[in-house]
Amino acid sequence: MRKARVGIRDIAEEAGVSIGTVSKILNNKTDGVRIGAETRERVVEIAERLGYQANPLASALRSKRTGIIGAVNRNPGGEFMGRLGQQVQLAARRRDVELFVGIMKNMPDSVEAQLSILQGQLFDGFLLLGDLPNYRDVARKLRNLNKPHVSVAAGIAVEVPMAHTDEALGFKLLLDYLWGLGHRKIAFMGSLAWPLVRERLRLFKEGMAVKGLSLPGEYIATMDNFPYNLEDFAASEKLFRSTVDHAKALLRQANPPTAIVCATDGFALGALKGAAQLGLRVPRDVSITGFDGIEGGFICQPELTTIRRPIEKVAAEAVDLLLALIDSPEDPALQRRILIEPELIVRESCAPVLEENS
Amino acid sequence: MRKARVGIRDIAEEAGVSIGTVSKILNNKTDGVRIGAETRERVVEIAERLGYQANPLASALRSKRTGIIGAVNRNPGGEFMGRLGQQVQLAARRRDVELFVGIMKNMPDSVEAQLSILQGQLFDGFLLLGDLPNYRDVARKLRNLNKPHVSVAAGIAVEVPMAHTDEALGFKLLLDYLWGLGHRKIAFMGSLAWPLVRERLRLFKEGMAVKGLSLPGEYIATMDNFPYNLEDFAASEKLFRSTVDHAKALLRQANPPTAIVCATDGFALGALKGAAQLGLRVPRDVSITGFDGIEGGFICQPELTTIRRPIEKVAAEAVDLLLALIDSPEDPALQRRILIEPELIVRESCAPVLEENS
DNA sequence: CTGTTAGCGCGTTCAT
DNA sequence: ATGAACGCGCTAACAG
Repeated sequence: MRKARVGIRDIAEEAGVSIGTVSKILNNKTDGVRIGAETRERVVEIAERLGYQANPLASALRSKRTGIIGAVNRNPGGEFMGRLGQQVQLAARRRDVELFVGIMKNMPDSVEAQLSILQGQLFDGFLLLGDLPNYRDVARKLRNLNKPHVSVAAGIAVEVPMAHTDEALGFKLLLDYLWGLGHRKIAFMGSLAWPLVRERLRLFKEGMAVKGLSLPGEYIATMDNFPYNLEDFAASEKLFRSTVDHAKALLRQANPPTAIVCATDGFALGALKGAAQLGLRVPRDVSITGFDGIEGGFICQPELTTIRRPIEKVAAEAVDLLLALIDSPEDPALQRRILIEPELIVRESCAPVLEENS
Repeated sequence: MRKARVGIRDIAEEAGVSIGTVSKILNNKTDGVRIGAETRERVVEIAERLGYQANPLASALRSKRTGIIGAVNRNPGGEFMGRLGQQVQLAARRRDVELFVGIMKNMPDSVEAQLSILQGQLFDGFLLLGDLPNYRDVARKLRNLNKPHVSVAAGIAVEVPMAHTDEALGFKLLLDYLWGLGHRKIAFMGSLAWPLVRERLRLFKEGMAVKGLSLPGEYIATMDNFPYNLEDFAASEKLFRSTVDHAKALLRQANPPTAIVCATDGFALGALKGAAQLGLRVPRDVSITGFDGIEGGFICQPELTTIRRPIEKVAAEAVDLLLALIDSPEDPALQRRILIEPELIVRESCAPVLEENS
């Protein structure tokens, strides 16, 4: 027979005060009322001695606050998205708030069913991690529930509030670098099934236009018939193999590009292998760039020159913003768009263009 | 002015029945009492029409059940652990239960502070993902709270209940394969800071002994002065670089091994690069094996021959077991150890040993 | 400064 | 077969 959980009234009785007083003390209520220092100490001491643990369910039911924030991750198993999830958790922990991440399928089965995660009163607010295909439904739902949310690393197209990398700057950094290396024939590769990639393609095109570089259709390789989501290694492998093939097709053209800008590091890794399979040497024969800054970028050979998204900063800003929103949901100043500067990481996959290829 | 959330009493009023009846109907209570079919239908219809959503906080407070399970992940950003987290979420979703994953730091700051995740009554049970350094404290705590837990992919050393890969079988598969290729001089590499790696080293030694192969100390490369946890890319990169160096040291010996069995795919990726930096060709000059079956294994060149842990199966079994435990916490039959068979994936990193090296 | 009261929204006895 | 009343454990408002 186990002893029942010790509750607020046990400690009230033990201390000879009322439960209301105990509640105030344990919650550090300082507004309006004040508690005698010695009473406070005694209560705190007794609470510790009895091993009191507030029942968060009961507190939340009453106060409409759980003190927990939720995050929705479409693809927690992906290298980038996995790290992003980890970083928001670490950021939350540094602020002493609990953060749990749930998964959201992105296949368009009943949107309602997908939203069950959000339904409960379990979370005070949400972080929406990465591209969510049904982003608008989710955002609307959350607004109806009066639960604030912040989109994180989800492209510029989402509404405020959001925290993201300044990807336009990223492409500028990248194209300036390639330009300086002498590259003029630059291709792009990625799957347009990702909204983020669509946006990056747009940014890439804009960057090319600014430099006055032409971009023939044969220099844009997209693989769009792949599921938006990779639920396991097998799906992931299929996409990778396809990426390799697309890279090869790109490089086997009569007038091949001297550089391939890949929409993500993942695609760049495929391009690296594709080039190798054709007997091409990177970066001597072709330069390849990534985008994101995942670990795969320094594991591969040659190591990848890429744009790193500073996810620690993005995550920290997003958590701070959400916390502020939970406190002041109506503050218009918080409806903002946070853009963090990315960083060019020069490693081994780019080189000056050779005379014979130019 | 927003309409208040629709509650159980709104629908009772609308249907002209009492809230008790509504509760029974919506919870499909069939024990003892029965409800008239037409009453039931009417109530259900009204509930749907009004868009009724039970307040999970209130239900849970009363019933002591949230219907949600929690998972604790030490390293959700790692490639393997990230996928594991994803797989348990998918498995839970298939069973229509919500699963949220929280992070647990593994540095020995106050154990109590780390356990806050577990404190609440928010979860009906827990999945403990991977090696937790303070596993015993966590398990004990959960037992005191009467919350069942299942350890997942955490090594054979943890107590029941647990679900894991049969790693002894994995090493047998691996060593049989290498033996068949003619390898007799086999080295091991990994960081003993991971409990899992310590166990794998033991398994490796046993497997070598069974084959009557000698294992000189110079054939065991360990890097133990690295943090148990990798919180970001930078830490991860440091460990990777160190792995590369250790592999090179291993291969530069006077009498180098013909094969290196790496404790995880991550170490094998480092070995691959180390060999390449020495001008060695894999698998011609040295064979390298991994363990886990992460995506990095087919992205690298040459692709990695490895033992795949079938995490989908491990995850599904773990979720089923936990769900059963939540229903029957005292059932001794559920205090079990589930071992799933791993699979040898032959790719490109192993070859028959050359005469000149044997 | 502290105690009392009234719920939060639901599930579950009982009694009918 | 259904309804009334109570309580889960706590916080908030107000009274003292």
